[in-house]
Amino acid sequence: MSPQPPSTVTIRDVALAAGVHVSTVSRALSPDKRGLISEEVLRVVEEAAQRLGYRPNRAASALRTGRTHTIGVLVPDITNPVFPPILQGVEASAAARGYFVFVTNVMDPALARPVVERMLAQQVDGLVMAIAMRDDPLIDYLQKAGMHTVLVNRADESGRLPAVVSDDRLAMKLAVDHLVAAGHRRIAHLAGPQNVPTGVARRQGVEQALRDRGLALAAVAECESYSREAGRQAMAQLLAQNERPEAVVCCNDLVALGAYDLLRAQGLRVPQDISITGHNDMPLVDMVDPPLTTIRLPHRELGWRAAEMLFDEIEGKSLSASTVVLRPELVVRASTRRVP
Amino acid sequence: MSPQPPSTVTIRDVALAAGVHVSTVSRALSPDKRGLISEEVLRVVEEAAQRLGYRPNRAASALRTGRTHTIGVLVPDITNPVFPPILQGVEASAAARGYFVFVTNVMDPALARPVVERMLAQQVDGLVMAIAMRDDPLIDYLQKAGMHTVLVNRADESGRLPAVVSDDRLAMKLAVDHLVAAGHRRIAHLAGPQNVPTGVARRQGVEQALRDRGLALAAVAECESYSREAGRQAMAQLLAQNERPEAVVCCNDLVALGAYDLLRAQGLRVPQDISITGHNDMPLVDMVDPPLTTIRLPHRELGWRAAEMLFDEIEGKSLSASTVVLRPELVVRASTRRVP
DNA sequence: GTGAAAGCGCTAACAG
DNA sequence: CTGTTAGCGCTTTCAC
Repeated sequence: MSPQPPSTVTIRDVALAAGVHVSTVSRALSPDKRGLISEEVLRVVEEAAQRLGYRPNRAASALRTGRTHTIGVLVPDITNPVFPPILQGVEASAAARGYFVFVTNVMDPALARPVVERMLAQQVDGLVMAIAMRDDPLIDYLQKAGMHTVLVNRADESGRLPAVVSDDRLAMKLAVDHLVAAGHRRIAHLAGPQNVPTGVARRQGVEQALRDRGLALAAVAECESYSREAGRQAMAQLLAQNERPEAVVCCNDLVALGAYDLLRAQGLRVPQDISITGHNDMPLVDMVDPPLTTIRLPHRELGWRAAEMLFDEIEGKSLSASTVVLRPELVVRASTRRVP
Repeated sequence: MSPQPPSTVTIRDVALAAGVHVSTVSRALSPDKRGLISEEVLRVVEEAAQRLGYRPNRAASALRTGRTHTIGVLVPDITNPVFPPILQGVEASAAARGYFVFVTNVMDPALARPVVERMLAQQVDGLVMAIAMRDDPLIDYLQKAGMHTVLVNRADESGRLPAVVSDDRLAMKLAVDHLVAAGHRRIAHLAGPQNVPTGVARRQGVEQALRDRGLALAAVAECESYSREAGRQAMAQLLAQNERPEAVVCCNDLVALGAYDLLRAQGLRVPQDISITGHNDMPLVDMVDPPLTTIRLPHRELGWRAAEMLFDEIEGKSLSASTVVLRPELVVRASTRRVP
């Protein structure tokens, strides 16, 4: 018994069919107000709504209440495998709580502002942002606009907005400790873009972990983006510098794979000639040659938690923790060797 | 000079500031109606709107016009690397035309109906569906509901709805011809789920291509989903059947990788003991061991075209071609060998 | 070329 | 517990 698909049946039609006033229908169909309605009427209304295939018009209720039950998500690049699981987490939470999610790709940070403007016009109830830059003016803008926002993956260093992130410093410490324990000493870093919070946090994490072991960073090269091509280029730079490192901690998997590309082109073998670590444990890095030692993140949970925080805030349910830091873990595979 | 972020400035505020009536403001700010307004007034209104940071409330205009400038996209699983580029294409088109895109993961086909119901309630202007099943009743439902819909990736075999797809039969022909040209004769197929249009089309494509060469399908096993694990299981089944095939055409890359997994576990080498082909050319299959011979699809264009068709239909701009078929191409790598 | 007025469908006071 | 009333912000006749 599925309801009629077609037509536009409004609350008035239901009211007429049920022989009650529209406001009664509205109440009867509202989860928190249905307590005010008699059993009797409740039944009649629900039956009528069901029979007519009534679906409350969200645009109308949005206009009246100012709440659209929609949120926006801004990601830098959906094709980067880090984001789909985050999105999935966000969407799972949203679906469970009756929200829809606008997904937008913001490949160029300069385009973020217009996207946000459109989101505001669209009356979204909140935003999940995965594109924060360091000292991003967009964050001030969002706060002034009173838009509920939760950052994900990248936190704002000055803590202006709540965020759900992975512990980048710990991640790098895990990688460094693994390499040091395997006997490596000359350890270099392929750093992420230093205008992005994760880029600096990971670099600092590498440096700190090394210091803790009484070592210094052997060399470093900055990638201009978190991409395979950028990794290739940065690796070339690294190799052009003085002595070749024994191991390279990369800011992420794509960059590590770019390093693979360059090393192969130069006839160098991983891990015999050089050990490599990544970050993210994206799909298939267990199948590349050699399988990549990397850091696994709870991506889906990142998205889920960020969304939950956002909905709680939207619904005034709680003043949630300002920043949630999730724990990454090391996954040892075959791109790192133990020195004899 | 950026407009004020805060507050809720309405069309009335602009009208007041500009000293004109709200309807005049509405007209002045509407791209097609601004011709009706004098130069003079146009300037004044635009200046006022700019100064006050006016952003038309989409919920209000949606209620009035019935158009929300939003569409929904239904994908089976965002973490499947096929979909992000499709989504990106959809979103690029949407952004260019002033629409937002609701993205939903519909992992279980049984959940499609409720999602669609919510989309209808949300008043989306149209749908891009990547989750059509064979003889899907959802398609009838959408038509009866009068929802503008374009299918992508998977077409409806009875052509009830417009679709943008890749030529699955050609794709399989490319793979088969490549294997036959390389000297293979005993060719098997790891088929996709037969309740999904692509699953049957690809299987038929393999069979037809083989027939064209005067060969018969050596063996076939059906995967219960397009996943690595399903590929592993199906490959096990295939091997359990009589004589081992020389080559296996897989319904997609993930399945091919699952086949890799099983083969490796059994001590069989690709391509020395068996050649493997995939479909999709998803990221990183050029880096797995061995690099996968596969079929490349114009995924982004698939999404873009589907969205463009949808918007044209929504805006009554054209009665676009009912089905657009894009051309896949063969990418030869190292998972297929030439028999001596 | 511009103003006046009505109303999209719904919810939230306010009465009763 | 239920009905009445008003109005969210915008677009669109219909007048002038």
